[in-house]
Amino acid sequence: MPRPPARPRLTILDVARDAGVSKTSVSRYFGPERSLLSESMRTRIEASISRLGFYPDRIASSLRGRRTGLIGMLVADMRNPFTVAMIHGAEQACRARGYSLVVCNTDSDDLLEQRHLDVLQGYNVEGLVVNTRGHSVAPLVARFEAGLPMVMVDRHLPGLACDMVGLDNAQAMHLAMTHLAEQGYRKVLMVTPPIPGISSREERTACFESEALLSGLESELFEVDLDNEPARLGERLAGWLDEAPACRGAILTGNGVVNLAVCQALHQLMPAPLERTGLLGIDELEWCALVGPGISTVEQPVGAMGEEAIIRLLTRIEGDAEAPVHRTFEATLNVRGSTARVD
Amino acid sequence: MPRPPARPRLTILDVARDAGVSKTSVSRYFGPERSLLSESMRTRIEASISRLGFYPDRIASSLRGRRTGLIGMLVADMRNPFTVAMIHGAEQACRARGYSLVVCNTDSDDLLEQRHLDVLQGYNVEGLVVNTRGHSVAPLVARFEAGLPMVMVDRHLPGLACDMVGLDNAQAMHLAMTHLAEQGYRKVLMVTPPIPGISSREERTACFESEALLSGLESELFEVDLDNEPARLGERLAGWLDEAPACRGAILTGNGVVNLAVCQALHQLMPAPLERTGLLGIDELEWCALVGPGISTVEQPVGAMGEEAIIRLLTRIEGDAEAPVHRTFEATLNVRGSTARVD
DNA sequence: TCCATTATTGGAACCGTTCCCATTAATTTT
DNA sequence: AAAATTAATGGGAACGGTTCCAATAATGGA
Repeated sequence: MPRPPARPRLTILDVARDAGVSKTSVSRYFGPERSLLSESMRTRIEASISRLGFYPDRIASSLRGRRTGLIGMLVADMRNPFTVAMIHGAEQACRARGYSLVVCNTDSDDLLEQRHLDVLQGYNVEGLVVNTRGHSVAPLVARFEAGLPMVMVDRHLPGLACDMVGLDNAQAMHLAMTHLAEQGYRKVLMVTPPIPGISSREERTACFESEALLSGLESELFEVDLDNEPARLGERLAGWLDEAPACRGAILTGNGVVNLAVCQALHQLMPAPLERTGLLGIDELEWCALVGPGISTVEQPVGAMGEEAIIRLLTRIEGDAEAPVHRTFEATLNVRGSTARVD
Repeated sequence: MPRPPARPRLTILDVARDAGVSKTSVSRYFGPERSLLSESMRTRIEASISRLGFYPDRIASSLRGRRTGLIGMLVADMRNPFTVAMIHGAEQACRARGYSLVVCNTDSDDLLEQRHLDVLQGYNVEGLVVNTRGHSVAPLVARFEAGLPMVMVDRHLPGLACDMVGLDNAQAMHLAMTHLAEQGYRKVLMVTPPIPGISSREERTACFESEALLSGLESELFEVDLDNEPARLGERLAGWLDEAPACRGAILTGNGVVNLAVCQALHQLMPAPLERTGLLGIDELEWCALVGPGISTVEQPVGAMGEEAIIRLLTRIEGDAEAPVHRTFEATLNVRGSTARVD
């Protein structure tokens, strides 16, 4: 970053001079000590401020004042609609409370995550919302233990003993599997992104197995890394389309991204794949109702989760030092044609 | 924002003492004067930094140093996939050049836009990417004329004489309309979000009319405000589904958001609406291939546009004072079943 | 009327860095 | 060998605010 722009800045001192008061008084005009100012002083300062068009420099004020009003958010994949909705909820919650949200997208890259973390630290964020791969937790843990308040969303990272906001995965999977059983399906193929290290996926797949047992469903787990071996999904699904009708099979997708990938792969294999297999997606996406007979989904209250993450975080920032809280939200079911009754 | 957290910060002075050098030298260790340091000094400082776990305070450094490394982005609707892709492109471009992007979502609210603008100013962003409704341009113009570099994306705002990055709307509409004509359609209904004040929509609708004339297509424009009168769309489309087959009609949607709304409305009206009307959407969305026979789209190179916006902006920040540049990108056509040949 | 409070106001140090300038050591030039 | 550069380094002001504390004015009680 080369050459500086050299734009002269209007300072609190300019306002003070213009209003004929001390800079302390102008400082008080903003900030919590405002009530100390007399009526006349307040109007004088007010007038100068609007005449000059002054606005305070939050960066300078945070130096001595210690508060930046900045919340950092580290997300693994900004193009995931789930993440976007989460960001949106978090941003609204921040704004309503006078904070600003700085979002950093790691694109699931550990090195990038580290760099972003440094950047956010450098800007003295007051807290951090974390939603990453958790491949390299050590730097996060270090920051957390050094006193930086954090909240994890969707998943918790091993060794990071902070608050967490996520889905009640057991309830969600129960909802999904009982629905499939009720509709007459006999076998379920769960397609999930790579599981290791991501707690929400671990929980979902674990519950998948146990719920299958409870509901008397045959189960099969298919873990696929869409980034590195995109072809495998199509291959597996080609086989599945053959076996599914015979065994009354349904596919359960582990999140919105896989759900899309599965839809695309199925679509590529044959014209109307959902006549041969059931499909139930985790995460509600705006287009799910439009595809084929409509895709049934298990929906997370994402916006509310983003907001709750911020609420938790701000509570910590204000100094609450209770034991870490894990707050889960309930999923709801959207029944559509892709899980029509079979027999 | 109440009580401060009172976490003691490690400063450049601590490092200096630990390494037995002056704080100036430590300061030089980061920053452009690094080459002045001798080899031995560099290693000594390096050692202290990693021993103490020090990282510099960018906020403090921006105070005297004038550079925050922050770029602000003001967007109207963060949940619009077009916007998300744009943000993603911009963020990557920023990161690659050592800047950080702070995104503010206005939810198309003028008051909120004003507040966000104040916030961004307060953080001393070095430049601003603007993609808003343009309902209240005055504050933006004021900031721009006060010397804050800006770049508009997708649309240009009246009175704001800054760079602009957007789609070549004439080319895009030409592509769309000639395709529809070639496929045998006779009448096109263009559905667009509210036009006034948004240049890209004005251009698209104007070109729509002129291209219709050129291609010998009958044209009709339908402007709908989805937020405030969501029912009107369904009503109009119900009528359209009746007339379309007779007049070989196709719908052209003005952007991705309307495209979704149109799909939803059509879907609600009858099982296979795309057998009765053609449909061509502006903006490529990941699900377009999956709905019905596949929805044809006119695609914008969104990521590239976001990146270009940042490149333009940084050029201005470095001091380039040329006349404002308008840079447009070419659209491409994705042909799918929704614009199959009719006769 | 005098002293103790209370309500306002201002002065100056401080926050963590950068940057200007002075200083010292090393190297060249004459 | 003395003078002039050049290369490294450090000291302290400055950046634009906040905050502690002292100072002054106004109020109230005895």
